[in-house]
Amino acid sequence: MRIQEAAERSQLSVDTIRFYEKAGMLPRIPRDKSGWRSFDADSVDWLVTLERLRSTGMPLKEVRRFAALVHEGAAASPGAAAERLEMLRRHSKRLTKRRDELDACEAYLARKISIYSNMKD
Amino acid sequence: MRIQEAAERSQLSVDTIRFYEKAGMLPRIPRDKSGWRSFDADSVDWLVTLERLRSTGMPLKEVRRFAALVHEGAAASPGAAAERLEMLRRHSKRLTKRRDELDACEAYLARKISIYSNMKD
DNA sequence: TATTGACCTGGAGTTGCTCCAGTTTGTTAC
DNA sequence: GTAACAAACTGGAGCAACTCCAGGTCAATA
Repeated sequence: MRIQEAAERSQLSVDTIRFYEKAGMLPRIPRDKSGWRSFDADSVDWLVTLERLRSTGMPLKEVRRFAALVHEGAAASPGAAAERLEMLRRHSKRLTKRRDELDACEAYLARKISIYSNMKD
Repeated sequence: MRIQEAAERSQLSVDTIRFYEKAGMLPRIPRDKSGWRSFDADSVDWLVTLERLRSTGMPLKEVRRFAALVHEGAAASPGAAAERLEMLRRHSKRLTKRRDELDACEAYLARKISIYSNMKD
């Protein structure tokens, strides 16, 4: 499939996908005879993964490292699997922090919304 | 109190606080005789609010508008209270979206972590 | 009074996109 | 077959939201 469809399926923008490719976060994306990127199911799955990691705050640098570990083969370097696991665990902690921020803000909003709602007199 | 203490209490950085002031997101912060910013309990409360809104993704532009509504007096413009309420509701929806992203990522991480954990053979 | 540290300002640098101009290629309509 | 329009390409500028730095003032301590 072409870039637009990949964008729709991954919830990323076309520009973002091209940017990620330039930034070395994608596996090699082949081109068709006229030079257009051609995405298969696997590369779209990877885009979905990227969207998840990024939208929850994993820094690009880290995503890039993770991509390298995933795509340049686990076999390539010993300890790659361990590092990948550690990165996932680290990100998991970030999620916890984000959830706390969400909870704090939600409590704040609920309080304020109820105050302001009762203020419309 | 001085800027560093305000930073510690609000979880913002000193630089970010100065940036927010320049960006018109703070109420007027008075200076002491030697030109240093002097924060009171109220301004720290506001910094805490800013930290909550920003860390959960309210855009600066919107925060600035919210700050204006809160600090330039509700009495100033009629409908200010209504607008404030609407902004809080809009942000509340953003929180829902963010929570969904968090959930999706958490599921992904849990799956991968369990796979990779069982892979250390 | 000399040093150390917190503060100041203005401005440059960074991250992570997003948009734009100019060009080529695919598709549909005549 | 060609005109017109959409979708793709590249390189680079622009933008949001910080973050860092240089160069200088002020103050607490020894």
